[in-house]
Amino acid sequence: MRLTAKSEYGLLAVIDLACSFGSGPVSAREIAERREIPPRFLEQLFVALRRGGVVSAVRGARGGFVLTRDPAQITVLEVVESLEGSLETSVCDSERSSGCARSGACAAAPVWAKATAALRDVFATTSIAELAGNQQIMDASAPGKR
Amino acid sequence: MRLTAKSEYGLLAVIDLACSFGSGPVSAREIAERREIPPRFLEQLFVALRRGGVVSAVRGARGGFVLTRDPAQITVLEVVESLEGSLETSVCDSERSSGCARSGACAAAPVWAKATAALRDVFATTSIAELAGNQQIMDASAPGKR
DNA sequence: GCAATTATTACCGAATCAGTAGGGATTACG
DNA sequence: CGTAATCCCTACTGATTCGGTAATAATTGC
Repeated sequence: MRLTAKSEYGLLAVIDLACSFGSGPVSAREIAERREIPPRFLEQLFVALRRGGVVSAVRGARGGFVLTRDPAQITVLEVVESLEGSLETSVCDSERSSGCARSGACAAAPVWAKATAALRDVFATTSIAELAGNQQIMDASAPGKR
Repeated sequence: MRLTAKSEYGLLAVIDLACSFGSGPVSAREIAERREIPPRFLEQLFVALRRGGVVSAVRGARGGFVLTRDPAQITVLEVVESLEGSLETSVCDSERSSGCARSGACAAAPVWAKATAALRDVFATTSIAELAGNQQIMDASAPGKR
């Protein structure tokens, strides 16, 4: 299991898009400035998010990114898995050495499975809309740039 | 958040100790052979487990390691945190850049906090005794070396 | 004393992380 | 039509971590 800066930055970017949902595309550069994310790094994250079906891109001048669905229909799980890969295959790497090399006969397996399930549950039941709500409250009471 | 081979190997080793709980110390070499863990690597893990208060060492010939308490009183959380460090400080690394550099004002923070709490809960409510039960069933129905 | 065992420290190759860089393709706008 | 803005793709890089090895010292049972 790994949660890296990709998830952190990527989720913030998706939240930002949710705040502008319905107002046309937002450029990666704009989000990078507003959320203080390294711009070239963010570009890469958007590529992954597009491939994961979370955002779609509008190319050319005045282009940018748009969420593919209503923020309430997008879960944190989709964002995290687009950026980091599947959670299942990454706890205790049950994939890599073809099932811990103890495949099936690993006494610890049940607890790793429960851990993955718990994480998936948290991420799957949290929508982007929910987090965007937090963001708008914070943006309102901040030295706002928006 | 990170779960690496340390946790996998370390948990298996602690489970092995639980299976022999009450019969004196078990050497790292013996466990390494039985559970197919690289022996020198396992030695390092035992150092961390000792510092975490999970095992105590008996030095010298016929020495080895013993659980500090009854397996039912030791949780997976203790083992994992001894080996990987605190779970809290490792989801989205809320420690490193002094709180995401957005400290307090991070719209994504609640979901990371929930994720950590969910993981902690799974690990804190699973005892070593529970997993040792699995192990003994598997050892019984295997081409046993024990 | 000797053999078995843990303790400590250092080291190493490979992979991953967190970005950076350079160029190309596409499109709005004047 | 030209140009600037924007996304797209590939490659590169320095730092860190991972997974593990090695050498050596300290401790203890026999």
